Amino acid sequence: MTEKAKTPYYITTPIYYPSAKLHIGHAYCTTIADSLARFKRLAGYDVFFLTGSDEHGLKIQQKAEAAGITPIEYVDKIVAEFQRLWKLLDISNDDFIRTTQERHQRVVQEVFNRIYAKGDIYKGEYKGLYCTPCESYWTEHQLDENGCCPDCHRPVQEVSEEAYFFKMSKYQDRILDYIKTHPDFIQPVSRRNEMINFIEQGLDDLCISRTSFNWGIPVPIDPKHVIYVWFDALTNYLTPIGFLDNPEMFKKYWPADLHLVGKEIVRFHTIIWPCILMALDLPLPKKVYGHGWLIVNGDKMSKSKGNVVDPIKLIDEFGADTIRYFLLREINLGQDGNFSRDALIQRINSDLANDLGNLLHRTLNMIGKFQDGVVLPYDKSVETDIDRSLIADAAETVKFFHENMENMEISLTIKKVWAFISRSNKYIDETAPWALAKDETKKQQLANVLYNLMESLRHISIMISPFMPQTAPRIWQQLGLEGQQPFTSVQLTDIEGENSWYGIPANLHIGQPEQLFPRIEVEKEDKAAQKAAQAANKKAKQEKKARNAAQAGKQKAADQESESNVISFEDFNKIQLRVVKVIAAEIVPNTDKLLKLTVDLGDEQRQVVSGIAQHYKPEELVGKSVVMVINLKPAKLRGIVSQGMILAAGSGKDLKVLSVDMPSGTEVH
RNA sequence: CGCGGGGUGGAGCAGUCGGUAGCUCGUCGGGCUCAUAACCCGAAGGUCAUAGGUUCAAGUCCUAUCCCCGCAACCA
Repeated sequence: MTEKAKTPYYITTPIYYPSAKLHIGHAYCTTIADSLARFKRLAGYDVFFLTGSDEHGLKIQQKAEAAGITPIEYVDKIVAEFQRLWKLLDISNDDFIRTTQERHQRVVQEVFNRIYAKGDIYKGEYKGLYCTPCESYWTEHQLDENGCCPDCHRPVQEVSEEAYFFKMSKYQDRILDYIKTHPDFIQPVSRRNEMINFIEQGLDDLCISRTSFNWGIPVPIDPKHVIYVWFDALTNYLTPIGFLDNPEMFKKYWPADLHLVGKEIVRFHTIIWPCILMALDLPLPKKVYGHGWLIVNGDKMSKSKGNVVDPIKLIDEFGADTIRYFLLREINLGQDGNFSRDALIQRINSDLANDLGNLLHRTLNMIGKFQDGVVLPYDKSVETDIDRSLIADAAETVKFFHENMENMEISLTIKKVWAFISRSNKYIDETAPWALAKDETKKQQLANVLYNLMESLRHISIMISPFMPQTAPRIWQQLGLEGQQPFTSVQLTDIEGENSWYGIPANLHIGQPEQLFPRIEVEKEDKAAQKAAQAANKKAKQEKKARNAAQAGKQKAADQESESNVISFEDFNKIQLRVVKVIAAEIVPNTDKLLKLTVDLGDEQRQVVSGIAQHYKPEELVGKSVVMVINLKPAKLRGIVSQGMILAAGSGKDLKVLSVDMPSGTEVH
């Protein structure tokens, strides 16, 4: 066979930051990239798939110091965990880049030198707000409500240090023009619009060096500076494909076909990174795709909320392929998606156990029972319309699979493949093999039906292989095909084209059947909990709807409605009311209704944001004793935390706060 | 008026160029017995957040409003 030069395909994930263990969101991103890489290989591309770790920066240095070890010891440990996770998840990356590797440091310094030589890097002054105890710079937005350090809540100072700057502003027009003339460059389109909007507000030059810490790659011409982490991190995409040492390889894979990134770092990849590349006179990546986030039970994942999902635990419990399947099928690539254990179990039971696993199992079982485990020869002369309709559906599914995977429509593709699985289950019902088996004259028809089911499963195993790389060969083996053709040599062309259907040889002996996915039995209590959760959800939604309706209809009906809303004494008792004294008040900038109040509860002080600025001047309130709900869930209003609610009477034009002449801290009931 | 995303049967979501509102799960009824209490068929259930507008026709386009969730230059 003459090996035709394959089309190269270079795909990357972000390199992850090893300040903590990876969570399910990282696994999501990498799984998507892996599925696309596997699909491309199946479709005959020469694929290079890269992931890695971004190991420099102040945060790492601090964490290592806190742990009493060196930064490299610290990241070595965590990065080993990254690699273990990718192995468990069957990630087929061709290389793993670590920014602490010597090969990468050389690239970063070379990039710096080239851009410096070109005159696009200059020395300047970096001005920022600095917290000395924390040794950290903060932006104005990051500061806490009092304008202090968000970590230690001590005052920050405005300081300036000497730093190197990259002339990003110089490339502003070019990058804007590029984005506008290349509609496919940034996807989905909503992100594209966001970026255009951002650039049109004007790009500042980018500060690309720091002297406040040393865990980083030194600036080659000025070693007391280290290179800013993003400048360091982005160039990772150049390192493993031979930017410095293998021009042939570099020519083959650059520009990258796809940078898959999270939506929060689209900006770095579509503005900063292209500007760096333009300064290097390199072509820009063909596509940057910003995927959405995983939301856990409706909440954003965060350490402080304690709802971070550990993928390793999930894999131990459910298996890598089921997790992969869930992530790829349940969540729409472009937008945020919900992850929940209940939904995961539901998917496993219905799609994997009931539909796919059971289809394989019942097919093999019938071949064992009716034909002693042998696939008998196919006879086209007795082929029925039902058979032909199944075969046509298979061809259509394969076509859809190919086209839509090229378009990154992973979820849509999986749905289509599962529709074919469902169609195959229906085929069994339509043909009723158990009835054919009872009739001696229908033997050939039975053989044909079972043959077609084998073919369905052969097609299915190939199509699910990018998503479930462990399950696909297991199916292959159970079908008895491994001896015929090793699964590792399977190509998409095996199920495409004219004669793709009758590919299974006659008299094939099937393999040993075993359950692919055992059903996960949900405990009764769990079911009850699930129902309760659903009910609670429903209630919340109804309340929301009611609220919406009331607001839409303004006050007209609201007054009458409220009389029928009786609450219990217990409900009332939940609300803790106290007399508090206002000790400070100020208008919240850029709002017309909000006042920020500091109040004294007797034993503590609180900050409250209240929407009464149209009725009271700040100075009118200071010194007043008012009634406040003290156990209301804190909320942020215009970025300011409000820890309570001041009671007031009236609405619209006429409003007065409840004022009482009692000492601070007095209970109200 | 800082930026963005979202609001669609009980739950989770899809809905492309405006053209009979779909999918999965759940619920109810039926069928089947090869199979992992599985599989197949059917039914009920929707004012598409609200109000206006454009149009022969609006979930989809326009305007306004309400609500939820993020981001704001070292969180995928």
